[in-house]
Amino acid sequence: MKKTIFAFSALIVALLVLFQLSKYTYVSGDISMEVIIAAIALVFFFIGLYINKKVAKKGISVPSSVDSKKIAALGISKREYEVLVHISKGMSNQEIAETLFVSESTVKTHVSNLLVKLDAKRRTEALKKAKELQILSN
Amino acid sequence: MKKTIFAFSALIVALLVLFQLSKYTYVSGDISMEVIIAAIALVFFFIGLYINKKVAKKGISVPSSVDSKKIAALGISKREYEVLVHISKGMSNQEIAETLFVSESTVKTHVSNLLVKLDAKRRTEALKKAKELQILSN
DNA sequence: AAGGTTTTGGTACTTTAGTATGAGTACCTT
DNA sequence: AAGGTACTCATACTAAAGTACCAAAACCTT
Repeated sequence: MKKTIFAFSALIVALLVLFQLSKYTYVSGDISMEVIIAAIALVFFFIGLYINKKVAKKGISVPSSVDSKKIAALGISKREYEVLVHISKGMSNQEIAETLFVSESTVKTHVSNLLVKLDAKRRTEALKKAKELQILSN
Repeated sequence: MKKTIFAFSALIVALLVLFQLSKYTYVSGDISMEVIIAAIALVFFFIGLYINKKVAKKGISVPSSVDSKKIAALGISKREYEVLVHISKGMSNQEIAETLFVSESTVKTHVSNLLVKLDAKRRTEALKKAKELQILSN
């Protein structure tokens, strides 16, 4: 929850600054009202983006052809599924780590969990099983 | 060609033995003619099997959905393709070696050649590329 | 029979993958 | 606020995978 608090605090501060700025502008008549409105619009735009991101984060985004219920049934998390998708693209743990902006250790942990959940001994076997379960599009 | 020569030699010997046996039977009247005929039929049946196997061996047996011309175009040999198919089943080199009755070294050699021919760094990448090239079904 | 390709396999390494364990932070639910 | 889950990351291994090079036998074609 810390991040959320910080983000909203920052936004509120930004808004206050903008309102103060707006007040000052009214006095000096230096900055046009349109700029203020545009700035406020921008802030709210980013608030919208942020909220949207928060909400979108809850679900696992998967192609329509795959069965997202099965993913949940297997206890595969959103991040683990992402790793699985990248494995199916033929990427190494190191490459996956770079594209997901995490360490290779983290990827290895996800892979290890995936292997258990898919009852596989190797990533290639995990791919085969995932496709059989229609968790990955062919 | 050695194997072929040995196999045919063995078959000819078997035939000669059968004919001799047939001669003996005629004298003794011990074994019925039907048995002789059945035996000869059996021998020719196996000759047929052998020839068929030889002929079938020439081509690469692949599912109808895959493009066998592309396999040839990539210079992938019959044995290499077999290994590729087993990789797509999620098998390890050791497991592939056991099912193909060869050593793990041999499998590694085939895999290494496959990676070069498919321009891949890993077996998972080889799978992805093979599917893109419609060399593997899915 | 000669020559090219395929298949086989070994040795000796280097590089990835995967396991086991522990642990801190973030997030969500109750 | 507490508890559970997800995500992150590290260390220290063990186990596969993959590379490089070489070499012999088998096979096919000419």
